[in-house]
Amino acid sequence: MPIKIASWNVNSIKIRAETVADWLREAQPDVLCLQELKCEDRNFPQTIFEDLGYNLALYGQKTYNGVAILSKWPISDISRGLPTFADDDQSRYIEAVIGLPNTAARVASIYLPNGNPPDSAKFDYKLRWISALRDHAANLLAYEEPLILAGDYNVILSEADVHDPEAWREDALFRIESRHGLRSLLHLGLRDAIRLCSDEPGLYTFWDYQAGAWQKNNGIRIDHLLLSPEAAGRLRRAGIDKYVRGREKPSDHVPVWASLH
DNA sequence: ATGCCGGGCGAAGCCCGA
Repeated sequence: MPIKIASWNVNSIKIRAETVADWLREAQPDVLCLQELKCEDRNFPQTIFEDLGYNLALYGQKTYNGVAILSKWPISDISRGLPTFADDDQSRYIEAVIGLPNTAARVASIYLPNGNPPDSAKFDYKLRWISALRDHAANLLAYEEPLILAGDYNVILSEADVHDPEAWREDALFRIESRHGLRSLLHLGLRDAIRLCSDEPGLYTFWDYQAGAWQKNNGIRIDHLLLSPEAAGRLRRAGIDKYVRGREKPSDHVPVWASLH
């Protein structure tokens, strides 16, 4: 059963609802993980997505953060927040089981903290959050089932994933502590879907609104789909829908997707 | 070049993102 799953930081779902709906009609993913809703659940523009045939699992928040899972297949076992991070007051993690015709896949939508500046409590929060995510991922991997951890990780894994590495060297997204944190998830056995399909440099998912970053292709790759071995074994293709960044009123991130059979 | 854009909140200007 082929399934296409995508992740997209939309930078406000209320502003971006029509943009997201347009892309859903074009790309036809079975599952879309959203981040940075900046919206409480009761204000989520749900009918526009329900009309396109999607079920919704929401974990919103006013002004900041907020994550969701949209699925054409039934959604069950929804859980909100990382169970390994007690008292997190930010909506950054939602997980659910997607019921496919002959199997099921566990999916999470993740909005990992930015962490800048790196000498602040925000960076400490980022590192603690990654550590909690790793602990939870280790627990989920014990189920030995198709698992997709999708989201905005706010971590650049390697120099191939950033246009100007020196400019980002001391940024919280590229600091070695952040990279080690995300690598620790890979060391559990999770695989980066894009890197299973391509080793070419310059594959980016984010371009800053400022300083002509898009026009100069001054981008970074920080949105990732991490797959359990059971999901990675079914991977057929993965890609980044870069063209979306060139449209009117774009998010600064673009969708990243993978198709599994 | 760490606020150049863009969004939220709320009704001007500040907070935040990456």
